[in-house]
Amino acid sequence: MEKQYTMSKNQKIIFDLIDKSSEPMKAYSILFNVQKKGIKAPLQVYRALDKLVEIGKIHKIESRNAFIACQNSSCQISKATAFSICESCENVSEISNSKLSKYLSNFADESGMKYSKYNLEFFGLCKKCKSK
Amino acid sequence: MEKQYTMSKNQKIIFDLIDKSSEPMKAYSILFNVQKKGIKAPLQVYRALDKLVEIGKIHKIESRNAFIACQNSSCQISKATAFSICESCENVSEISNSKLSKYLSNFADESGMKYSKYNLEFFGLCKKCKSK
DNA sequence: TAACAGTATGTAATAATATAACATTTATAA
DNA sequence: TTATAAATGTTATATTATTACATACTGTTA
Ligand SMILES: [Zn+2]
Ligand SMILES: [Zn+2]
Ligand SMILES: [Zn+2]
Ligand SMILES: [Zn+2]
Repeated sequence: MEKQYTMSKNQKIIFDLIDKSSEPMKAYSILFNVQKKGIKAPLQVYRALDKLVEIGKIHKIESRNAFIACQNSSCQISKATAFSICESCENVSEISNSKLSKYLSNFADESGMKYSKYNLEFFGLCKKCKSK
Repeated sequence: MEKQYTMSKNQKIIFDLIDKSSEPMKAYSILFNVQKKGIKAPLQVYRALDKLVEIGKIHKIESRNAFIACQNSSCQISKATAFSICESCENVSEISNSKLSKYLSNFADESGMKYSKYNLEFFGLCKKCKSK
């Protein structure tokens, strides 16, 4: 039985907002949306985001400086993340493909470096945008 | 015979600086370093960086907001990039592994999305930092 | 050559993203 | 209970990136 992390008040507010969003959210847009709930300063947002990323409830889309909720319940600690990003509509979704994650988690080259984490972002056109 | 791109004055100054650097460089550090050469404003730096990224002479390390020169001469247009990043010393190097790039370039899943580009960042400890 | 289009430059102002520093409070556990 | 870690509140500031507008350079073609 694994002990499960309990989100704090601010973490919960911010997670719920991101989780309900259909698109990646940026920090200051989050801030704007939670001001009515008493979260007034950027730092409060960034602290919650940091923690949520750390525990794998959300992921940062590095190329967009934006955050999405983890779609992959097994991704408790986010050490292996992959996303597809539509360059037209900016839709982002988390890729959950066990072959891919196995391949990347086992990847090793001649550098002598042991990789403990990766982040992969694919870019292209989504189905919808392709057919336009 | 392929026509080769000729870098402009500012592009050349900034590329040379990044190319000589042993570590990824951030935009404002670049700005500081080229001020004696007459490049005085952030926008001049960002414009050159944008173009250099576009033509594949440099790459942006998204998780670090920093730029490195392409190590892989074949990477003329940067649509397939992979890096290893040491989380201790922040050393970054470009991975050039044909199996990996083939695997990722051909990756397709059920999403119906055609990927035209990817960026992969591996994290871990480099040889040197591991043995400390 | 002259006119044009495309690319690059210069400059100022400002927007967007993220962190430092410090004081206080709340939760967890020995 | 007392100590420790984690979270919060607040102000100020640092860092990263873009908008807007004016000008200049480069190569092409009428
Ligand atoms: Zn996930
Ligand atoms: Zn799309
Ligand atoms: Zn490259
Ligand atoms: Zn290292």
